[in-house]
Amino acid sequence: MSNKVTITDVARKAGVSLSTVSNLLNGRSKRMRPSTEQRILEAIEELGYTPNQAARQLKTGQSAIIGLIVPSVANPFYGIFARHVESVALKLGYQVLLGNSDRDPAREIKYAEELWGYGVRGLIFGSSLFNVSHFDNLISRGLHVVAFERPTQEADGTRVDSVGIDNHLAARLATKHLLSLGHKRIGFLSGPIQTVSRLDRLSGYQSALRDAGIQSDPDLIWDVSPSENSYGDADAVDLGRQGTQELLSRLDPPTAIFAINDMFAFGAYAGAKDMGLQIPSDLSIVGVDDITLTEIVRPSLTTVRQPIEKIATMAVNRLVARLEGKFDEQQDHQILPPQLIVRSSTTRPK
Amino acid sequence: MSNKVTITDVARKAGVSLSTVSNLLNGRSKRMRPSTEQRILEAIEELGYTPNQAARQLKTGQSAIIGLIVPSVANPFYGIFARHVESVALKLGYQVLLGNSDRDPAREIKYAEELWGYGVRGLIFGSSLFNVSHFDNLISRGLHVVAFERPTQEADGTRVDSVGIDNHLAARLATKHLLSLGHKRIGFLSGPIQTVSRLDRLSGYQSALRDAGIQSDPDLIWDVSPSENSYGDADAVDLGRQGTQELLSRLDPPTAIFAINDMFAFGAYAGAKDMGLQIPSDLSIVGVDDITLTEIVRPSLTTVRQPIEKIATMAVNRLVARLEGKFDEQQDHQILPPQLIVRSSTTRPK
DNA sequence: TCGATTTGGTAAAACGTTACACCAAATCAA
DNA sequence: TTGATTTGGTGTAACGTTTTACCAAATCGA
Repeated sequence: MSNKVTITDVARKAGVSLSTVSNLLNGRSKRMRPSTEQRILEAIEELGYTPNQAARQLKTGQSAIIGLIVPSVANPFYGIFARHVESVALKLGYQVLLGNSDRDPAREIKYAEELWGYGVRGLIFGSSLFNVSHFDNLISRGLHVVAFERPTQEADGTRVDSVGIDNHLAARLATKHLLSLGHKRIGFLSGPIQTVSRLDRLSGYQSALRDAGIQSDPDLIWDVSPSENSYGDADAVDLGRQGTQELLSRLDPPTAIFAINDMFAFGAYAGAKDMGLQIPSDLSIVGVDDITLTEIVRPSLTTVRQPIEKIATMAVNRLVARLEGKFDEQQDHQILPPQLIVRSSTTRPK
Repeated sequence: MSNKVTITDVARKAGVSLSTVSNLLNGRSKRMRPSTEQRILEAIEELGYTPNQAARQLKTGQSAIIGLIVPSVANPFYGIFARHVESVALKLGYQVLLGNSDRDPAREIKYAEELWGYGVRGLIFGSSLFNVSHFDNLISRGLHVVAFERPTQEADGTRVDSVGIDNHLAARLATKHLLSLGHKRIGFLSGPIQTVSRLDRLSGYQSALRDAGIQSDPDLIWDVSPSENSYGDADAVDLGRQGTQELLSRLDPPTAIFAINDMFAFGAYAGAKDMGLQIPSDLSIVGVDDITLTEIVRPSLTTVRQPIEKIATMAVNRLVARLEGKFDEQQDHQILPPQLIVRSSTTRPK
């Protein structure tokens, strides 16, 4: 078995030109005798020929790879998301090149440019920073972008699609659930807040409080500055723990906490235990995402579900439709409803 | 800004031939005037040139991509591992193409062949199936493989390197810890057992029992057949829960459980609670991996730590050394010691 | 029968880069 | 001064594929 089997080898074996082999491989076999087609297919199988993607890419200018940039697959939410993206993409004939950015714009653009060099012309992107102008150059060259963690912003121009949940509503659902249980002192626990999705969640939290005639109290809001370009995606549990300890050490501590995502909520579990409190009897906790383990931890976590698989599926389908020229409409913006999942981490305050 | 900037554009702008630009880019600039080098670097920056990787790959026969095949990044162990692999690989100038295989050999070989088509010549591989002969064809063509979840097997031939922990010892540590607490009825909880690492762990469990003069009881061992080529990597928590319920429903149930990994252990937590038992007072539980959350769940999980970051680093370094011809020795096999981490999920039996 | 159309192919240029062979001019050493 | 060596480049073939233009033979229709 030779190291290299090229289209020329196949052609020679089948007794046709290499153009004929290429025609068969690329859907131009209408003008081909069945016997010719058969000979070629047999030669392909016998020789174990697979096309050299680099040669394809060089000629066509693009490759069957899409890029996926997430903050960190070490966070289960993104690991699960990446898994679904890959699954859908493979069914559509695309490989996925994954990048972990920790929401650092410099890393994001470096990835995007490297991916461009590999012929990647479509990118699924989830960091929810405000400004994606670092992608403008690549977008103007033809890069297609689908953002999944934040709705498209005005500043994005007309060339970024998005799929995601209504983060404002997610936070409203969580906060209203706590209010309906009778909580008046509701903490908001977050990592660095300067991302679109997190600010939308803060806004939803505050709007639900306002609706209930409660003034938002800064002492009930915990977030930290980004440290070394880290938004807390890789150390969410530790941050959640620390933030909960600090909230509970304040003068008029919360009786409930809305955590920015499930990993922060798990950290809140630990923080509360560290402070000698029981969940939910002393402190109710709500998260966002509904990742694996929310049902298993004790008490099981009340959370707001993101339909991860559906978001991934929609993002991939949108991107591939753009790449294959099957979707030429203006910027597309799909918002899915979040869903409150009440489990055992919330109860009435004492 | 034009869509395409090629080496020819850079050469024209710098007033040199394209060979000169290539020489600079590829470390052959000894014979170059500093002023020529400067002109070229300025042209590269002004034009925003990045090399077309497909063209490079076509000419060189390889690309700066390594493949990583794991069962599923939806499982945090592999998500964390993938994250570390990427981090190290990027520092060495390589991108990572990730594939999720669910340990299905057909999927594994399909991935490997597709990766080959993208110029991937090195693969980090973690599924711990016995037989990797499906890679033989690619290996004989020059593919380098580093396995990270199982030691190299006889049948692998001489061309598969490996990095990982001593799984036999990991299980011995866990089981001896439980024995030292006084447990005599120790369950073994696993998904489908026909992988090298899982059988090694079973063997370690059984050997520790033998050392303590205890006969291994089949009624204390729970595993299931692979279903639809699934080894339980994506649904470990559910399987762990189910398996624990079944073990606890038997005639002479265990007072302690050694779970094949932490996700199964978390499932065991749920299963025990389902059966009305308290952990650890009614049932002690030990896992393997020490993933994120083992310290946070309550009770915090006693587990056997895999040094994930170190394994990832060693695997990448070995693979890159092979790819760059800096390591020509025979098959390399690095075993790292596991470490027992005692937390709160284990105590003496009632 | 003859011109138009269809069938079933083929040849060749191009994609962007690498690396080898080569060259002219300058420098060095005898 | 002459031959050898070094410097600082350059030209070009090749990588494997795609796609376009083209062609000869067969078929069709008047």
